[in-house]
Amino acid sequence: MNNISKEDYLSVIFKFQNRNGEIRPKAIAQKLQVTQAAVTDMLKKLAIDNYILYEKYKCIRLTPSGEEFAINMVRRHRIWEVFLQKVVGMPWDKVHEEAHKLEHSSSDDLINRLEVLLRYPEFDPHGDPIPSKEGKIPKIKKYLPLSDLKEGESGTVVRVNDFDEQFLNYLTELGISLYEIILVKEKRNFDNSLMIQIKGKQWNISQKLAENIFIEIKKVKGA
Amino acid sequence: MNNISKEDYLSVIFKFQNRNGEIRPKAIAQKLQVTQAAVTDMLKKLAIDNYILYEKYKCIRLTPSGEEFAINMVRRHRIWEVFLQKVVGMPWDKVHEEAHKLEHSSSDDLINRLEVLLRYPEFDPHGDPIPSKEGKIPKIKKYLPLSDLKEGESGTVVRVNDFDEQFLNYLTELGISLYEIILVKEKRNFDNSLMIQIKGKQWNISQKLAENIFIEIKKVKGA
DNA sequence: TTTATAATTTAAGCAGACTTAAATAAAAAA
DNA sequence: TTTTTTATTTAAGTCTGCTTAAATTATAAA
Repeated sequence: MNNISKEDYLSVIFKFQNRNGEIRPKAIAQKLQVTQAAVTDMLKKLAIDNYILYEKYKCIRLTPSGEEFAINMVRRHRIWEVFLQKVVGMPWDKVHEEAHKLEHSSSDDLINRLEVLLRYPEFDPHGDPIPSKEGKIPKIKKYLPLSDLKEGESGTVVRVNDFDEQFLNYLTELGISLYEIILVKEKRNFDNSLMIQIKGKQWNISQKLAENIFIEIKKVKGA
Repeated sequence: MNNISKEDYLSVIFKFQNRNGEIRPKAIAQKLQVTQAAVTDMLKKLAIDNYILYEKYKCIRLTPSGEEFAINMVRRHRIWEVFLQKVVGMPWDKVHEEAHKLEHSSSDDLINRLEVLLRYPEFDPHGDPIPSKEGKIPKIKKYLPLSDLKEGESGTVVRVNDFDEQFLNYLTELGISLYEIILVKEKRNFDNSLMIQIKGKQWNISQKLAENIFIEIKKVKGA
């Protein structure tokens, strides 16, 4: 009856697979905060359901039907996120967690109706693309982690990682949100921390933080 | 972690308790479509959690904390129903089932925000009152089942039972919805079926159907 | 009051999704 | 290549919410 766990496993596999479509069991365990034994257990079941290809000690990959399933879960999640931000006015940093609960408890019909209500949004509040009903995923613009920018470069925030509420909260404090323009004033080599400018204010941020903010570069000073 | 079952049990106990606040285990089993053994099992757990008063072979009743919990579940359910109908435009007969899933997966914060968005609705699409954040339940107008009306009597639909999708679907076909006016043209004694008039059309309906529609009487012919 | 019927509980067991601890395989380091 | 470390799997067991079947208690009928 209850598919919540399977849904979560498939979402995580989809979201964190590498460019070759593969993922290690350990990564799944870390993302879901369960033991590796639990993962092994579930992987066997998912393989029986024909959602994944599974061979002992090998990397996991989704079957076409597993991918379809996972993409639909991602779609649900992101449509709920847009809804929660745009219609309900829920703050940025709360949206992910709430959507995570709702994604397991809504019919496809409801999701499709929300999509219409929201006028077919292409990206969620963190800049992640929303798959269409048919499973097509909007192309996202090329972007770099903010940590890759050099001194003097600037660009637009097009995506941020969404898995940490505290992180998003901190971004809000700094005034960093989607489509804001950030300029790298200084970059310190010894710890890779950055001095950035946003909305006329300057902030010092760690490399760690900068790695989770993604930028579309607009212009390069002196290039 | 997962409270879905407990939430369902408490909701059912609240919704189907009699005027004295009591309910039999068997009724719970029927409403939830589980065996009575499962109910006994859960009742013990609910008693340990101090949500109900439970003595073997006796009627069940909610404790104050159980009632508070249950009222909050009812609130969630009904706010979702209003939302699904008013904002999403989901048809009457689909709303109950969808809300039933969502009620278990939303934070109080989200429910409160939806309530504001909907401008503090007092009744759900089936005419059931929506408890406030503080647990206060709006007074509902006095009403009778349509089956109690006599020939020539008419009144306004103020509530319908919401637990059967087919039933609601049928009401839609007949043009029966909240706040419509129904006139009883004829009542046949042998099967208690009724000939009713609504929106200028006449329909013959069974007693069973009429028992699930609730009417606030407007005027009595010849009284 | 006794008997029959219905409601409730107990007992045993199952399935799902976990856990810990031990065993095994693969990858990395020496 | 051998050793060490890390990843993965297996085994055994837990907890929750159910099930069926049997036993018990309460209620209604005779």
